[in-house]
Amino acid sequence: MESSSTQLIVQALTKAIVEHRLHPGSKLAEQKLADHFGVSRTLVRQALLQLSQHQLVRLEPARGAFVSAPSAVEARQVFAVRRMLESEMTRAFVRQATPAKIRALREHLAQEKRAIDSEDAPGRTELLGDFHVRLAELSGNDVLAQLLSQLISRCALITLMYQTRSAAEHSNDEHVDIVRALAARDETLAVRLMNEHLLHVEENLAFDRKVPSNDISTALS
Amino acid sequence: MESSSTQLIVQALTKAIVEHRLHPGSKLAEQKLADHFGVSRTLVRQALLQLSQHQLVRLEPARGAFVSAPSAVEARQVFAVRRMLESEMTRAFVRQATPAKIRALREHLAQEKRAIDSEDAPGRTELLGDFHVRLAELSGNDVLAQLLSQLISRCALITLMYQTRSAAEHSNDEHVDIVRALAARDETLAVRLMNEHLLHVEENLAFDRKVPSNDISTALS
DNA sequence: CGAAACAAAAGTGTATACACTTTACACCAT
DNA sequence: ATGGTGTAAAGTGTATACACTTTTGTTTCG
Repeated sequence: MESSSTQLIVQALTKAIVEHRLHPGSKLAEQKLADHFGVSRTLVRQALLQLSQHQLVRLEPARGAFVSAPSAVEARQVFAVRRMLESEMTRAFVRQATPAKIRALREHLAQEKRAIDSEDAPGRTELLGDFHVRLAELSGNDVLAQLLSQLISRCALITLMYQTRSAAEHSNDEHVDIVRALAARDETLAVRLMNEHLLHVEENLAFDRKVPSNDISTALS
Repeated sequence: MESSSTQLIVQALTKAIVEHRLHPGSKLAEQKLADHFGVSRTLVRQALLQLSQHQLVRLEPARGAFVSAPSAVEARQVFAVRRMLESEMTRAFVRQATPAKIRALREHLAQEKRAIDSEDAPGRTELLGDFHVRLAELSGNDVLAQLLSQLISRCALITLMYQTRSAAEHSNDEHVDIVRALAARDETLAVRLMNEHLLHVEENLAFDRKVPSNDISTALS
């Protein structure tokens, strides 16, 4: 059971949603998606069902699928959970940090910097989120990494709209500071910096923004 | 989109898996399930897809669905994540505890006790897990509650096999202690007790147990 | 004009059909 | 007996069909 066709659709839609090519509230009509991907509605439905479990899509009975528009309350709750997980994750990382792991993180920071310098907005948002996923992976807990990966997708859906270039640079700076603390194996400092970082990101949210609906075909072209 | 037929199947299978009426490794043939629930394979597939996302079921391409048999490593990782979330959750709860919330928890403890006294093994396992979900709900973070609910299902799949009556009583005792600390608004103590409680549960795992496969129709009867 | 009522179009929900893969088993050769 | 081979049965993966619901647009009446 389970092909990778479905998975490809999930990934394509996730990317489109997280990068805001598909705006919150947009209708995701099954047949249109099926035509676009060249498959039957069956596979599209499977993908939408999965996305709804990731909270990127909302399913309304007999009405269809829509890109989620997380409420302010929900957004804050997601960030609260991230802080719980990531502060402990940071602690765990410090305790089993190795030079190789630190090097991997530094490599990632360089990537972030390149994306920011080249004005690559979608790429930079993805990489800024990936920093946290990478940290989770390197902390050696796959379950944590997978969970965090989903939470971060939700956050991207929440935040991308508001992340200006300067905010991105700020995030990158904070990532640099965190890695420095990790390299110094300063547990207390690293944990504190991570918490503050997440609070800063959360502070940048402006929940009263309007979100225009968008057409599927243009968004996925 | 999305009916509740599918949801009913998900719940029925979740219950059967978590209560070990369907043993880890058992094959879940689509047509057999479809016949049993009186629906088409379509709905069964949707349910299995969902269960696979909850990690209660493993899907092997072109081979079918099987009840998950989490590895020892995975089990420990799940518990590690639970400790991360639940220690912070406990802290959050204390900070906004009210008499009504404490009363709700005490009520739950009484239910646990009844289930244990009446030798109701499935019920008691469910309630022992629900204690943690209830706490999450009362802490006011729905995102956390939902996440924890899934993690706890995974834990149930992992642990139920080994939870003797005495272990259950032990868990119940620890729950009582935790609630006492919560009622006293002793944050430090409550967090410590919660952490120790989760460690105790994890310690009771015996990963070398054999798990016989089981038939679907007998398990769901 | 504006609102209610109806009809057509579009879209979702479930079942079924069919191609393709895996599994089971009998048959043959060694 | 044993091991390999081929064929039939069973099972999964995807597409399609069809009933039912929602949406949309039009007509009619106030």
